[in-house]
Amino acid sequence: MKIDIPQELPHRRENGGAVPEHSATRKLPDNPILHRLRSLGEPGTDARRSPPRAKHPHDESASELPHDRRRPAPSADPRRPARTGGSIVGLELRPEEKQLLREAGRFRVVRTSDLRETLYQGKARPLENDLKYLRDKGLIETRFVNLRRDGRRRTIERTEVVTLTKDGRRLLLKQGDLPNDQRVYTGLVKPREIEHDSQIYRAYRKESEKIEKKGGTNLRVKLDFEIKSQVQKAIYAERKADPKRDMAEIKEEVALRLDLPFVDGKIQIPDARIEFDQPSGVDHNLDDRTLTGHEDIEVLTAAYHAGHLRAKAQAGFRNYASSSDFSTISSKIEDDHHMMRDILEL
DNA sequence: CCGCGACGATCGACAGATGG
DNA sequence: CCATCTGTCGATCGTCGCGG
Repeated sequence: MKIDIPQELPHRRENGGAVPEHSATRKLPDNPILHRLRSLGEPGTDARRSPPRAKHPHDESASELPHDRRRPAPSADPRRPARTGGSIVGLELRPEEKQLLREAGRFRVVRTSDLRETLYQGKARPLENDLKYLRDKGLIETRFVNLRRDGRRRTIERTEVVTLTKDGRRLLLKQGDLPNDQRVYTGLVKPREIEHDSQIYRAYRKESEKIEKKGGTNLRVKLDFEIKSQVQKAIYAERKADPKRDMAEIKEEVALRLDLPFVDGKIQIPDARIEFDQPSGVDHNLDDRTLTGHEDIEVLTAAYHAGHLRAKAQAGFRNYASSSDFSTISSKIEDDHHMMRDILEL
């Protein structure tokens, strides 16, 4: 088994740098409500409908800010975005507000309490003001979710999370300040995993700090959604090219190509991958072709099985766990603590 | 052109089995 | 007897092709 890097596969360009086909995507499961309705058995509502105009994000960015800097009047119903066909481009946002949109879009779901610490120096009032403003403009949605009671019976805690709306994504793409290969997500998906997903942002903050300390710049983040997408696409392409080829072999090669761990016959997909530019001469997971490095992060929860944990450990991810799950996880791997000596606390 | 279904893959939840 | 581990199932994500 060896591993020579498969020579130039056409795809390598995609992850190398250029933008994946649709940087901002055409298929976001947009509306969580529709999603919910569908799972309730409502026929005819398809959560995967794609916004027709999202195909060429840069076309839209061509439109400059109108001279009219007046903010559009709020819609009558605050919960309903002012769908005044593009008037949103006229909105002028303060740096903090833009940053807030960026974080929500990049991570799909972020806890407002985390934003308060990372963007607002712990001050609740300014954050509340901005949230209200953005919500009134139909750019974001906030909602309270119940946290899974980890251990046994514990009081049920609720936390507020924020997500982007489709209008919010459009504005974000336009007023950019985002790397063009940075995907932006809208709406809440996988309600059961909100707690887990919202922790990814925390892990990212911790890890990005370390990366920047080592000189990494221009950090980008890829969520598991995007990585999974790349994997599926690559596998599909390989199968199509050679239908009789062994699946295991294909998977292994795809894993190698995307630089993802292959453990127990499975491609390990991290919760998120941080990509960054790097000064030459640093060790790290340096990509041979470009001066781009990446670090994969994983958020462990108490629900993980031992075998699962083992796979994650062998994968070489940067593993994080919340303090509440920390003890549970530690006990699970107590026997072979050699396998994961570094779980970082969230 | 758009929506639906086929397929593959992963993860969480649940239940039965196992060990101290 | 209780706590933990393992196996299976369902839900959800993603891809693509087909048909109205």
